Amino acid sequence: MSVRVRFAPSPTGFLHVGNVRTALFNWLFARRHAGAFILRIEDTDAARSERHFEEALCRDLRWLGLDWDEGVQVGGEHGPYRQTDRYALYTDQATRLLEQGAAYHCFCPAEELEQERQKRLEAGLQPGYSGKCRRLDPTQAGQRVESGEAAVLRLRVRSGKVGFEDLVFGPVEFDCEQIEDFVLRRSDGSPQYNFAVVVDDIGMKISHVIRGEGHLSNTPRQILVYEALGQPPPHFAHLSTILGPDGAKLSKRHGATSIDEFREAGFVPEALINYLALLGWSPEEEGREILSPADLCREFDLKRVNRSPAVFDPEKLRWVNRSHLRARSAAELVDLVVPSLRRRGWIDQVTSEIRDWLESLIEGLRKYLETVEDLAAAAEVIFDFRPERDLHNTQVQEVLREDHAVETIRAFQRALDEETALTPETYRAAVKAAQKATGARGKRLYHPIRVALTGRSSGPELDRLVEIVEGARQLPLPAPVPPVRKRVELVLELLP
RNA sequence: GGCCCCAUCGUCUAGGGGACCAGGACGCCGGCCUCUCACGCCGGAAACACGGGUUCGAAUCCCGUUGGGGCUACCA
Repeated sequence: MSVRVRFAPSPTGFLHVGNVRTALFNWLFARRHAGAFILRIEDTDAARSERHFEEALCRDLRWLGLDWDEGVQVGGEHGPYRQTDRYALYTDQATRLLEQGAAYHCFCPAEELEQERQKRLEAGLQPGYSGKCRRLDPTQAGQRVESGEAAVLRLRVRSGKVGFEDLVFGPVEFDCEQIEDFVLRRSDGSPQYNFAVVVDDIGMKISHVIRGEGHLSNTPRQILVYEALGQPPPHFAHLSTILGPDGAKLSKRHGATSIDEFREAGFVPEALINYLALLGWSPEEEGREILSPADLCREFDLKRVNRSPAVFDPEKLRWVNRSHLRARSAAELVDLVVPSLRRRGWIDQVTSEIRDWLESLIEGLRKYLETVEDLAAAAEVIFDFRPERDLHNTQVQEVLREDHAVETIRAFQRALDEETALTPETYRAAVKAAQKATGARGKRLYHPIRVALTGRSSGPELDRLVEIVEGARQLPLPAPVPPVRKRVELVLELLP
């Protein structure tokens, strides 16, 4: 039997970490078994569903590299793939169940049922539906519906047990006594979730339903629908919940959880995928943590999925991101960082000279970084030279208070005087001259020079820094990057 | 309330009767490297929720307790 899985989000918000993990495991399972990954939109909740969320969902999934073989935006032979476009299908099946007597009309008003529910709950009784309309004569019920009376369609739930073998949780069994005659179709004609899902999964020939653990208790209901429809249920695999640091289900109040936020914060898709895969799954080879999407597709196995809920750890995500960032070439990193640099107003047009220069800049900065945004922020040392602001920093002040610190900078400046463009050689010669003049060496030599060049007490290696700064001389940047001599001059002006 | 699920370092996890006084990773702490912050390298602290069984032997199997989560909707 061929593997067909689906990811079926509701377009009621942006794609978030929990959903992506579900999408990812479906996708990995499909890729691993050369099956099909289907994207279905569950938009039967008219009040909360919005089309722009659907588009954002698709965009984010694509950005992550989770491509789908059938579904919204790509089509396929088992469509339509949006539930609101499938109402005729639900009606057909509902009619069938009604005719077979597997389902019946219920005329009880929602408010009345709700009151009843509350009363039972307060009395410590089971809150289910009483089954009041269950014994109504079908012909009479039909006439009432015919005459325009509002009615929902309920499934006539059988007695006995419903069991299934969950691919993650193992054997699970429910007693039908616990399941009321639930609604299949609302009085406005729209399908209820448990019904629509089953009709769709049958229609789309889904072989494995892989979804959040929250649906574990819905599964027996759905199996009952399969039975009523005379279809064999698919395999089920439920995935544990992702929690926030406080142990509650991960949500917005825990900070960034939506994919677009992570993208903007400078995370790369392969890192997000990698980290999320490790949340609840582990590769067979112990200790391997950095895995490419291709590795994951090759190795993913539902048997190795953990049952217990996992806490989302942004710190570890950052570490994973750094590892993947390192694997990207400088040229790729340029593409990633350019938007951030633009946003900061540091660059504008990217000519081929600027590209080359950015590559060298990134080489100098890359090992500091966990995210693309960090990379952009680190470039501040180059683009945003403001000694009048930075010299007040305590650590910088400490450097300047050292004996001969200012003298060293002066000597360094004098050694630069006659030069036009600084090369690595002339730079080193200037450093040497400063050393000779004041006798400072090591820390006491390089720290003041660093301050003179950046206004700061920390940053990239000085050799590289000089090369980057001097390399910017002729570039058409929105604001000029002051060359070494200019920097030293400005710093000295501010010193006593 | 009823039903279902879960429980190994702070966090993600390995483990599924003897290989475990529990291994790896993130984070944390210390050291080395070094002009600085990082990176890198080396080292360290840190866990089987609790109580009963079963067994020669339990992190591992069973029962209970506690704690967390889910379902019990004309939400998905």
